[in-house]
Amino acid sequence: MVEDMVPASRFPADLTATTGQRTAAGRVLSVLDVFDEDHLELTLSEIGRRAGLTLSTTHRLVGELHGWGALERLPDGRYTVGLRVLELGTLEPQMLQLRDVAPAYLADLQSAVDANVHLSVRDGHDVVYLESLQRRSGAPVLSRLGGRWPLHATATGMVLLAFAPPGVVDEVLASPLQRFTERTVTDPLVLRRLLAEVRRTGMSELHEAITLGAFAVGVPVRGPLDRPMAALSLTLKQGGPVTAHHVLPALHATARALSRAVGSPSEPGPPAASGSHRPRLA
Amino acid sequence: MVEDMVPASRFPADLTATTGQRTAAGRVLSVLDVFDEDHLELTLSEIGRRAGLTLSTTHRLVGELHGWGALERLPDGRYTVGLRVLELGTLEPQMLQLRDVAPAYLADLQSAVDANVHLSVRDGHDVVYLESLQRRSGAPVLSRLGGRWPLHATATGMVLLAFAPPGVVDEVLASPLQRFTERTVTDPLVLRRLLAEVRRTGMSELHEAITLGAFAVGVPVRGPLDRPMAALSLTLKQGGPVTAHHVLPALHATARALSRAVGSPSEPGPPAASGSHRPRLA
DNA sequence: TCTCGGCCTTCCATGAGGTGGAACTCCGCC
DNA sequence: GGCGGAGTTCCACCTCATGGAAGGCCGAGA
Repeated sequence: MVEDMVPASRFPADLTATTGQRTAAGRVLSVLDVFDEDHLELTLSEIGRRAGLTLSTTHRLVGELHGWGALERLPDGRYTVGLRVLELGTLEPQMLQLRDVAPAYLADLQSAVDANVHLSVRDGHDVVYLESLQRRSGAPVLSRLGGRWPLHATATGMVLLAFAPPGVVDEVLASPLQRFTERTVTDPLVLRRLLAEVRRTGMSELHEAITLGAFAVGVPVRGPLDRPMAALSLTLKQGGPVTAHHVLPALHATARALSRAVGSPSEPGPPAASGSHRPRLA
Repeated sequence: MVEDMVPASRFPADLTATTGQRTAAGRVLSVLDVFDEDHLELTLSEIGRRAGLTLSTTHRLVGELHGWGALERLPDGRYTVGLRVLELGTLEPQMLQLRDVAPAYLADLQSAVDANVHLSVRDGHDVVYLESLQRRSGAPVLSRLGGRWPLHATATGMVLLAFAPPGVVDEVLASPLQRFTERTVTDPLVLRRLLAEVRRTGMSELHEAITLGAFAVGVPVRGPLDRPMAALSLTLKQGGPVTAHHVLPALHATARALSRAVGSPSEPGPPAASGSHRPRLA
């Protein structure tokens, strides 16, 4: 299916050398780079080919990565990403701050409005899902925890872009903007207008930008500095009985609850102990 | 607080050289190793000191890792783990298979019995949480997504150990077994008896093994080969009105539902399309 | 204002150690 | 039995990672 939608590299193409080839560290990273959604399990030779390394080098690097726990070895000898990477990834600070408090709120939201729920942050020119809840009934939406999507094509992305530093907006709008459906907005001028609209209304609304038959509504989640640090969105069936107006109150309420839990000053009174940002112990 | 409970290295101490020192790849990994729950944000110099590298080497390696996205740079110049690592970690196959289907079931379970819910898999001699839901009211329990704990001290760990290859059991019982409370069982002979009990009854029950005032009940989640691939547990207040007997039916039901969703043969009829193991698109 | 210390960055000569070709084994398949 | 592909080990060459040194920056303290 859609192959190239996940950007291969988050940096200008000609800088690929930075990570790809020359250096030893680059070679290590290129081994890790080899794994993606469509290549979850690879043989040693496949890793070597995809990473552009000789077999003996691959053998040694993969051995070290396996020893460390970055790669797992399956019974059939193939390699996959190891749990050690997942473990390390959960140390990502935004993850830590939101992940412990978010699930309960998101579950509430989902049970209130039967829709897909996404919690995302911005990473460079992409949006990354911290949490995504699929609705149990009805049509699922294309997404995945940790999944990476262009900012301009997602409701959360547009919210995060609207409140991002101006430099980021310029960079994103100057770069080639991927089109997913005929309704994906890729015109920089139109996007600028939409972003201003998002800033004015405090919400974003995208129709069939990635998936035909679905539309999404997004709102910001504000952090301790009152700056939008994440975004929350609902994805609903296009043309169905439920419109943005129906879900906006619940969406806003959940976003505010999350903001409060994370310690946003504009949402009065953090609920629990304020010192540590992760709940501990009994 | 408890510092050394997360094992520094998952491999014999004298093999630290494998990852720690000599090789270039080892140096890269040692930089990543520097981050843990108590060291989420570090300066370049701190990274260098903790990794045992000179500043110039650290500078170059951190620069490459940052360029790749493995490390993030905060406004104040310090470094943290980057979202790219989280993204990569979610490719871990067990993660992928369970994470998309699990949340809904776990949320149901949690709303049925107001307790902490954990979904874990075994990684070497440890248990790693794939998913953990904190109960909203009442005493939380010490845990974290991606958190790593000894097998013998957790309910899910005991289930996973009980159904692990005999070699693993021998290794674990031969290694030093960490004690968290006076009720943590660390006697290999007693543990062997308990493991047999777990195999016989299909459930584990641990009382105050890590946290005083809490007990946990665990059951296996079976995968496509009908082999336990994960474990599900509930953590409850010790001495409270709710005992293991009260929650076992719900716990078993959820575990079976998960097994079915993942395609266990003993649970009839997978619910959806069986080909791909991750739900896609609308 | 000047000094000191800590942190970050850049540069470069040296030699440690990463690299990749070759040789070998172990499959499964024709 | 022969063949092709995958994985593993070994080793001589020479790349390229290393770490010392030097310089810039900032904040604290005198």
